Amino acid sequence: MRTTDERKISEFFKALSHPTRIAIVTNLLKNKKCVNDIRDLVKVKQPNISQHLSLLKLNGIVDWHQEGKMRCYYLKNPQLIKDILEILKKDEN
Amino acid sequence: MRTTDERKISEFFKALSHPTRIAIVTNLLKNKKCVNDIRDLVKVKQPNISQHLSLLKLNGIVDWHQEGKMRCYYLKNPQLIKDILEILKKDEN
DNA sequence: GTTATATATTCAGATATTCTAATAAATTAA
DNA sequence: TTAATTTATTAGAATATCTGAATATATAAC
Repeated sequence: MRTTDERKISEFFKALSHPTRIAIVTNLLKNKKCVNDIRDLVKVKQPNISQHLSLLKLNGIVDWHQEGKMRCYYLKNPQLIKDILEILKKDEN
Repeated sequence: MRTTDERKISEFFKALSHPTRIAIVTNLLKNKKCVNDIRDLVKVKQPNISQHLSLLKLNGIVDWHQEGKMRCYYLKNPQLIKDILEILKKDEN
């Protein structure tokens, strides 16, 4: 039996606990991208990319908007992601 | 096939992707604690606490030293944990 | 409408994680 | 050495996650 806070925080970490999702998120740091662009950059098959994207969306990390026939995904809070990754890089793990 | 960086970062997140481990880590933020103290604070059975602690140790998040018959666990880089949790709290999720 | 393109969903098998219960190991005190 | 205390390990069942393959859906262009 744990607090809501502990669960929310651990859910956030779990959402980022897969190398492919880290790759997606770091690619989105620069700018929004559509699914097939992400697929090409991350080099993972499209259905799998979509699966990871939907998990990231479910956890409030990304969102998307339609542009023509493409879905553009973007980080909902890029500064948050940037700050956390920055701290981790500094830690020199 | 992912980069070493992506794997390391996702491993770090995975280590923190469980509510019990978040509870452990936030309790250790204040000061080091022995296993049974953690058990009492986090309210999880001792073997399970030990399992989570060993995972946190494996991932370089905690370490321990012996004090009499007790093992005192502490955060290896408390500032890192503090900073990341601080950022998440600010984000008001 | 049809076609092509872009993306999402579903299913199933493989793998990983989690918890509990039981037990083992290590340390200290007597 | 024995007993008590503290912590770790193991095994097994339940659950969750991950991936690939196949398929479905949505949008735009024609």
